[in-house]
Amino acid sequence: MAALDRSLISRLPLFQGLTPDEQGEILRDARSSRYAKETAIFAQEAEAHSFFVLIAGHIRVVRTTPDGQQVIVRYISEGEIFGVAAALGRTTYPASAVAAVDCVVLAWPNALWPELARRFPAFGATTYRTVGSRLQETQTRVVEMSTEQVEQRVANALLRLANQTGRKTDSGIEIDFPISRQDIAEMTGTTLHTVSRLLSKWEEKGIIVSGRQKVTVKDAHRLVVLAENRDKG
Amino acid sequence: MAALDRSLISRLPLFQGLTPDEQGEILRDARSSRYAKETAIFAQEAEAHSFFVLIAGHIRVVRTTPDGQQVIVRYISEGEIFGVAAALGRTTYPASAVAAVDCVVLAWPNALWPELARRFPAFGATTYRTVGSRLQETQTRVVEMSTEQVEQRVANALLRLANQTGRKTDSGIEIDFPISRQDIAEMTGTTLHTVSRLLSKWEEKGIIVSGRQKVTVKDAHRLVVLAENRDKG
DNA sequence: GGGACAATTTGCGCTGGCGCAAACTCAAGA
DNA sequence: TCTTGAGTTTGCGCCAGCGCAAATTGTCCC
Repeated sequence: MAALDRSLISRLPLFQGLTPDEQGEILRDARSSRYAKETAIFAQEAEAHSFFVLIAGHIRVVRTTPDGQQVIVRYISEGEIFGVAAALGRTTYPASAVAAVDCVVLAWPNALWPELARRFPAFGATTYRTVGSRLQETQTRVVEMSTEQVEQRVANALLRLANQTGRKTDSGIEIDFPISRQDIAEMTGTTLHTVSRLLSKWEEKGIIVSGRQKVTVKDAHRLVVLAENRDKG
Repeated sequence: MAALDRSLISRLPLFQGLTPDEQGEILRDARSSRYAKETAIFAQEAEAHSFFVLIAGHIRVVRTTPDGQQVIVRYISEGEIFGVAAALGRTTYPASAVAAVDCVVLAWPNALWPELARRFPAFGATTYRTVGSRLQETQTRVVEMSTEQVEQRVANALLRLANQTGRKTDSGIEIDFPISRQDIAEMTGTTLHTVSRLLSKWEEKGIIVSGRQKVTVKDAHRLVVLAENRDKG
């Protein structure tokens, strides 16, 4: 822990409402680790032993179907808590977590959750607030999958990525971790071919620029229009 | 409260791990009400004032899109807690709840949540366990929407309904509340026409029997096969 | 008992997007 | 510099499932 930047950590939303002393007490029980790009933090169906906070990097949460198809449930950004099976009374992880880039992660043993939640209600409340918004987001995604066309869903996905993990550059908002056409397809329930065709079309129109595992949104406004289009684009 | 059957209520999973005294204390703050078929318990986007337990009946949780399309998020069965916005730090309900049949419901003011959760940890834990399985279910639904064909999704939906709210009759497992083709379509992201065609086909094959707002599963096993079919049925 | 409406069924034509396949293009390592 | 392989692009054909429309059936209410 000593090696990590305490001031950075104490600024995380997760620790808001806690005194520096309390923060220290919570952090004392954490173990920090590094995960190289494309390695797993935990695997779907595995016995849940810990919960985590992402200190640096980006994490992909993935569900794999019995026949091997993958669906990206969400991306985790810096500062977010994840793998909170314990807080929700689960004994296994419902999905896998994979480092999208090299990552630094704090981990607490699940056994500590009840005590931490009891002694630091603000800590528990923040976690449950996060869970609440994830439940809502996931429901929104079901609604999108049910009612929107592929083009709208891909536009929405890019907008979300740009908002959550976008980095402003002089040519637009760049998604600041490597993301392939295949990844975008797995987020939106389509195929890499269809994503590729859409991105090509949008690039022609000047709405985005994209390269290998890279997308930059140049004209978010027109992307919003595409995402909202009731029927034909 | 006096009018309600206490022994029935104390058998609910939600109250497990609590002494009769504690149960009484929690119930003292509840208000019970009836909702006629097709009336709303709460509306999407409305200020969240209470959380609820369904004592009798069946409730449909629905999200409506800006352009008026509806998606059924889930059905609530007897004994389940719902509308728990408070426990998740939300101030509005993310969806509407509508009585699918005449219902009896207990309601607690949201303001009581923090105290109840603090004084009766088992109560809070059970609630969060429920939230956890709902998050997982919802994710499963995203995966299904992303990877399965309509036929498999409808088969899965019927199986789930049969398991959760099925009533055994001599002709099979009957879903014990009125459910239309349109409802099934809104649960599976398709149209009532397609649902109707599928049900007709399955009825011909003797897998189900169905009528107006009524479905009875006769051969769950063959339905499972349909639900699992990797590609063509 | 009969009218009126809501739910369901079914036919038909169309198309969004998938599956397959092949070509192309970077980026990194040898 | 050259090789290699992963990521991407693009053409082509097809079909699951939607949209529209019309007929039919069951239910509730008067």
